[in-house]
Amino acid sequence: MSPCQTFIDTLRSHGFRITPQREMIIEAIAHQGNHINAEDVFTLVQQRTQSMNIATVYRTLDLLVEQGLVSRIDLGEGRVMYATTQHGPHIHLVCRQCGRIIDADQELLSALKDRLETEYQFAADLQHISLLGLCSSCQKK
Amino acid sequence: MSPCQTFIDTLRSHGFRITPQREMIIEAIAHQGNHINAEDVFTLVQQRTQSMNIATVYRTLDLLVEQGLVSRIDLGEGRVMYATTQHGPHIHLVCRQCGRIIDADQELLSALKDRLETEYQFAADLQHISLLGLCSSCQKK
DNA sequence: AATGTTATTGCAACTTATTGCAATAACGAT
DNA sequence: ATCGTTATTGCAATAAGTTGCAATAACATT
Repeated sequence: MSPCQTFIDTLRSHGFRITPQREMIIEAIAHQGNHINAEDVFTLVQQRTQSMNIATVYRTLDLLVEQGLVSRIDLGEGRVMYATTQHGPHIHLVCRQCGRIIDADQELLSALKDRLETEYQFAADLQHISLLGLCSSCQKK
Repeated sequence: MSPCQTFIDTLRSHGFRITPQREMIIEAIAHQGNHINAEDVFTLVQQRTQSMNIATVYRTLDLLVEQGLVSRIDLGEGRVMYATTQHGPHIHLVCRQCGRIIDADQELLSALKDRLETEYQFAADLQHISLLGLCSSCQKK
């Protein structure tokens, strides 16, 4: 089943209505594959129709996150991205210089997660965290 | 030497001018001891004088961060805090429920930092990172 | 101490995300 | 297929941070 259909079915089964606006936003984020921000979702959808408002984009993304279909990835510095949850958990390495985002393996965090639980009784949500730094090419410059 | 004096000397030696506004902002952040956000710096200083503008607070904080005197701590979700760099590097455990911030030992990250360097050639800036999750008391509820 | 240079401030305009509310339209019931 | 309920949208107002620019004032020079 197409991921779009899954999204639509989930929303409908939870009593939400399916509007053309929501369908188009879902398509944009699902087909994008990678991370995408709200502004780009808006731009993508606007190429297909005038009937789209930036407020609707934000509200729909909020809804999708709430329903667990999409992850909100806060890169810090005001940058927020979205990706389908199927995209899988991982660490985002954000280059402070060039803005490049490298996906690193989530497994790197398992030791940290364990220690946070035992030493601080803190249940860290490490599904999608982001770390600022310098990528290899920017280090050379 | 008082931390305020250090800040002032550093700015002056780099050719920046010392204004009453800057002095008051520096005092506010240095005496606060812990993290503080821009809005609270503004409120604190306004109790002493009318001659303060929120734009000046933001610009001065930017300057202090640029000069390495203050760390900007991006807690995600639009929350940004500031602390003197003397406050020392550490991890911020931010409770998603109650907003409490727990300071965890920076040492927890050393293994992660090493692996990011060797496996991804990424020089992560882990001076002040923040992790979202649930604190012990909110887990019980 | 007075003066000139120019960094800094305050104001207002702007940007980006959020919210209240009336108009619209999705969808279950008839 | 039509109708009524009410979730959703679009618009305009709002909130929070940023920026351009003219007025101000810090500080080096005399």
